[in-house]
Amino acid sequence: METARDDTRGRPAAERVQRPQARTTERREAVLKAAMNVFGARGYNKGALVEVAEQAGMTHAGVLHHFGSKEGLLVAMLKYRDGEEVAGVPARAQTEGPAFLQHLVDTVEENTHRRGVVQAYSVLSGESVTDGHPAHDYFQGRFHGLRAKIAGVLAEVSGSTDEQELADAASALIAMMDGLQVQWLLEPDAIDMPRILGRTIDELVERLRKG
Amino acid sequence: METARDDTRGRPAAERVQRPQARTTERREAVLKAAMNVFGARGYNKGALVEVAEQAGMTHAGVLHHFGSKEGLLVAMLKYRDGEEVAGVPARAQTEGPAFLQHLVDTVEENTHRRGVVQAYSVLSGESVTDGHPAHDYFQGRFHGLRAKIAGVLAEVSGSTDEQELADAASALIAMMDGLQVQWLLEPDAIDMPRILGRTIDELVERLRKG
DNA sequence: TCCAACTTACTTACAAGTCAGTAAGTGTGC
DNA sequence: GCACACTTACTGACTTGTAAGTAAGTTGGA
Repeated sequence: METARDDTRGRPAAERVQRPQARTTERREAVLKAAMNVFGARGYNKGALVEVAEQAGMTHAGVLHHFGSKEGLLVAMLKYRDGEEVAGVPARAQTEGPAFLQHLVDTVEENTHRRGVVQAYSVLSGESVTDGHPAHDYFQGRFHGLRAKIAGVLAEVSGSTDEQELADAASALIAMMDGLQVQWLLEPDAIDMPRILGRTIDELVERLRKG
Repeated sequence: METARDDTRGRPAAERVQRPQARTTERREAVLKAAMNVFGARGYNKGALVEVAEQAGMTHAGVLHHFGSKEGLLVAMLKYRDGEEVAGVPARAQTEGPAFLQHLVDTVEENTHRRGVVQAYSVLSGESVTDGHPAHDYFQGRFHGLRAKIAGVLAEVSGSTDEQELADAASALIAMMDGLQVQWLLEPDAIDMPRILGRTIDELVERLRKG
């Protein structure tokens, strides 16, 4: 028992919280939400820990106590965001078939009321292609997984077995959703994201059925 | 004649170069190319003037002499990039009808051999949605213009007169191109940009013809 | 044609600020 | 009583931007 506790010696609290106190989880959540705001509004590079800390009601050293480093905070935030989505609506990975495609449109519709979330996603995915960016692996994995998932659903819905065409269609669909977000952020009135996405999905499925 | 020269008094060299010396243009170009590299690799916020200057063979103060501020450099770089494109291939604004759609596919094909350019575009367009980003206006204008241009060409090619559908199709096409670039940068072997774009355009035109 | 007056294109040095991260200490809940 | 959840205080690395100086280039006029 003593030995089990021993291996926390010298470790930063961020690495693994062994015996968190009662309100620790909600304090960490406050920080993660603040990070969404700040990194969303300013990007990861320009977003300062001091501002994150301020919004969470502590000092920047307090934030580092929880997450070890700025990079650690970003990674935790990205994971938290995924978990939150899953909690909010039926988990993505569990939705199947046509329902999943509808789920995509619903999510996009919801996003038009959550500008901050969209902005954070757009800024960070753009930044993630820079050299050694801490979110690089996250977005690489995300795209990879999402592509496989969508290709699978499209196969199921359309009956197509053309692997390459399915993969291309999945990539194109994801690309369109992401690209529309940037245009929408810059000129909200000019872009109706759910309408465009919905129509594109319909056409896509119809085309795959025929081919 | 004296009065015409007089109004340069006290102005920073960056604001307007009145009587540039022989090699000034090529020195400025060297800086702009360096800026493409640095801002492309690290983003605008993390990209430092010192590194840009180093690559152009001068000090960071020399860069500021030419462009006044870091922001000024970015804006100049974006304009320079547009001009370069126009010089390289038949100017976008002058290409008409179906040729323009082929031109889009050609450009995307070329881009697969110019990773740096694509990376700079992706990073900066992502960053541009943050609060008060100096490239905000540039990208807003770019999307606005490109949307109008593509919608016009699609109308011409397909014979459709449904303004909303044409605008939506244009937005979707641009979104797809931009989104594919990010995915391609993260996983080049998984994404064949020209193939996906070419196929999408074909389907799009066919659909607009019918509708 | 040559020269003085001026501008351009930089450099070096510095100012002023911001930032992430660390070390050491404090109080509080378990 | 001790680990946890912080704070305060500080460091050092980087930032952009400015000021002042210098060498080279340009131009108008004698």
